[in-house]
Amino acid sequence: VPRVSETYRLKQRERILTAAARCFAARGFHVTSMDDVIAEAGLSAGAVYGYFRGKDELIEAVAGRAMGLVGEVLPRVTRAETPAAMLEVLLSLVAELSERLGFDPTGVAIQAWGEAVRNPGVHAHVADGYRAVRRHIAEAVRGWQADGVIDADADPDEVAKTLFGLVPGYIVQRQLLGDVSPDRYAAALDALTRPPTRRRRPRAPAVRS
Amino acid sequence: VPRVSETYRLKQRERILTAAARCFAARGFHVTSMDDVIAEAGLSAGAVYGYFRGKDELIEAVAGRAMGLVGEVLPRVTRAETPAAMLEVLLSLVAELSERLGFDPTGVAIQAWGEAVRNPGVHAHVADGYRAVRRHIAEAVRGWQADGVIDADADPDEVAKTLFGLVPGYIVQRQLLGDVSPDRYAAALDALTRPPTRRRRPRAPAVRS
Amino acid sequence: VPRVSETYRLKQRERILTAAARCFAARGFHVTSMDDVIAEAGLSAGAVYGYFRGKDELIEAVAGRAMGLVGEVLPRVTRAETPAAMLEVLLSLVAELSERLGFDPTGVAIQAWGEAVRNPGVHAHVADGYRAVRRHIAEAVRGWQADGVIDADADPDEVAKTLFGLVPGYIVQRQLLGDVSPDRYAAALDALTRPPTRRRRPRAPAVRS
Amino acid sequence: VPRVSETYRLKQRERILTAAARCFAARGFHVTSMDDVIAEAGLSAGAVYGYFRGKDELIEAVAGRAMGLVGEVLPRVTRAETPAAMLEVLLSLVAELSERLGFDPTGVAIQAWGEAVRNPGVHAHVADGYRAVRRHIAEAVRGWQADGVIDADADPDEVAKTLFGLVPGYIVQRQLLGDVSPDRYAAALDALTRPPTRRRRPRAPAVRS
DNA sequence: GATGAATGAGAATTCATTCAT
DNA sequence: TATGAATGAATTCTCATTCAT
Repeated sequence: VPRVSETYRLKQRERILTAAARCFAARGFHVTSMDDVIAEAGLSAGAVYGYFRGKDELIEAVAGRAMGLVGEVLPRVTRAETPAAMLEVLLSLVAELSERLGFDPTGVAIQAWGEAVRNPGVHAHVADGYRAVRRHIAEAVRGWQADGVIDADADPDEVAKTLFGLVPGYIVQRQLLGDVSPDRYAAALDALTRPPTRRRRPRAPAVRS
Repeated sequence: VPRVSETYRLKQRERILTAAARCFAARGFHVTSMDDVIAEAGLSAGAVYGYFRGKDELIEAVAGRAMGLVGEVLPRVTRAETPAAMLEVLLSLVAELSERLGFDPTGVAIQAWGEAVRNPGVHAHVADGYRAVRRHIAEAVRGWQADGVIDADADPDEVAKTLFGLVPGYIVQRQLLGDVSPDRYAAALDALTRPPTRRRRPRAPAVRS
Repeated sequence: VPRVSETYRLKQRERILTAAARCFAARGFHVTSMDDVIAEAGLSAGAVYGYFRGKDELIEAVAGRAMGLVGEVLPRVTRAETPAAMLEVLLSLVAELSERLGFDPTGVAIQAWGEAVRNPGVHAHVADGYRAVRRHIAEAVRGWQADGVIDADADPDEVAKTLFGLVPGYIVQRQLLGDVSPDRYAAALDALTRPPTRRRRPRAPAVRS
Repeated sequence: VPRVSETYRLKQRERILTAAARCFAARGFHVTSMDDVIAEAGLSAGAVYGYFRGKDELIEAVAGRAMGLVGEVLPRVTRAETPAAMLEVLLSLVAELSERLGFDPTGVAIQAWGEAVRNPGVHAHVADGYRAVRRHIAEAVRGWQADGVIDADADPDEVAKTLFGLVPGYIVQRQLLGDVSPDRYAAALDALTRPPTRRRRPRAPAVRS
């Protein structure tokens, strides 16, 4: 007969997960000590171990949580007119998530990539999540091909890989260089995919000068 | 008075660096123990500490080495006709490096991203290296704008960020999903940037204009 | 003002004690956790602590219980014709107890010996219990000396120590080798104490005299 | 190329083993902390772990060492005229060992019995050791049967079990009651096995009174 | 009385680093 | 220079015990 409601346990679990995610995003999985997580969660060691078997389980849960968000967000990313528009929606949603969650999922993601190389549990979460996103993008690509926006001869799966590839690139630049924004990043993709407007004046020194 | 030749010291240093890079790429900086590196190098603890002050210095040196390679390779990446061609050259050169070095620099890179978040030394290496690449790409973008291949109104630095962003995306997919290749990845970019051919419903070339 | 009957409390206490004894016999006092006992008793932590101050008290109570049984059994061990007969009765009664109790008192005893070395409470239970048994045996020895079954010159207390010493030896062999039985063990003592029959070379009855 | 001689490593190992045995005999395997052993050995944690994988390995090694001594001592226990003489030699040799070793093997033994119940490694050491001793005693029993000292109809293996059983009984009484000595314990066995001398005066009230 | 989540001190173990040889 | 035994601080995890419900 549980004296504490199931929702209470879930809230506590969430509290620990969020605390861990914040620590992991800031310092990485292995530099973060359990004491760091425990302090961030404002609990005792024993309490944390009452919800997670150990650090490994916590790492996997945090990675799974960050990846699981992709699945939540994905349905809202459909029906964009162009690849650039879709990219902007995707990147904006991630930024929006960050506030709702209390931690930066891109900070977790960048750590999870390194961890996935050697941790099968984390690898599964990341690989499954990213494959789902790529499938979703491939579907959109097929739509664009039908619309004549993209060359119908191209392999939609390969195009999806390349388009998807822009996302980790955005995350890396955001985390390490800090000089990217969803709209400018997407606008540049738009510029790349759009045929140039002023074809007559070749070698014009650019707009600014 | 050095007892052994300077070239011997350099060779030993290189040996340790390569051993460390292999370990770091396989298991990450913090899961790899100094004993792992020592065993991989086939030396003793004392010997390794005769060449590097400690693990931190080793991490920074390995990150610096992996990033320094970018600088070596960059001069050979100019003069490409299209963004897609440049991308393929860039990705192929990285693959080529791997064999020459004895370790996979993309494996080091994916770990370095996570480490750069909290390690200023590693951050400096990565940030400097990537800024250099982006500058290089921006230069090419300006060339393509002058050639009329890319819209002259676009900000070349932003376009460079987006183009560069494809590289981490390639690395992530290569390391975690293993289903990408430089030529197909570049071909997909080509398909995206090229105006669609032979389609019945040839739609307006783009949304704007 | 007790809310529940005293008999209920005693029954609960017994339940916990038996659960603890089972755990202690199987895993030892210190490898057994309170959670093990709690689970075996089918109660909650708080409930167990409502009956015992803590683990130490539980250990002492279990040791005391196992030793107290000796006292219960002892009166039934008198009046045997020979040492061997008495030994068989003693060992058989212990085996009988096991079923009545729900746990193996010899399993507890073997753990209690090790614990008694450093735990004064347990030491007192074991020492008192064993001294009582030895006194009882010494009494029987005096009877056998009076009957002429045992040399009257022997110190009955010393003979009692040696006879009693067979009991731990039986327990050790039963627990660790499993190839002893009360009747065969006692029969062998009988063979040792009985003068050899029908042998051609009947040798002097003993070295001395 | 080991810089330290193999004998040095063996001496260090012995040092740790003896320190551990002393701690284990005094407090038991599980109440003794690794810090206790480390302090007793006068080394650092890391040093101890350089010789033993962990506490379990140390426990097993100590148990194995204490049991292995039996094998060393056994050859010197043969050729006794009577069971009592053999018992005295056996118990005296154990006492002698204690000084040579720097720890009390009976103190380790009493702990090992409890541990053997749940630790297969320890169980193997104890079971093998004790079976060897019993085989040795059984051999002597066969000799005594041939000499006509013991009834030839008795099963020598069973007699060996009973005779061997006196040893744990001696250890328990020595450790917990402290009022036994090898010669008196053996003399009492002699009194039991010897036919009483003064048969004429049955029911004499005993020697003292 | 009963429950079980929370506490936190303590235990085992690891690992970067040093230093005598 | 090279070796590898030793160091000891830091880390992960457990578990006896408490207490609000």
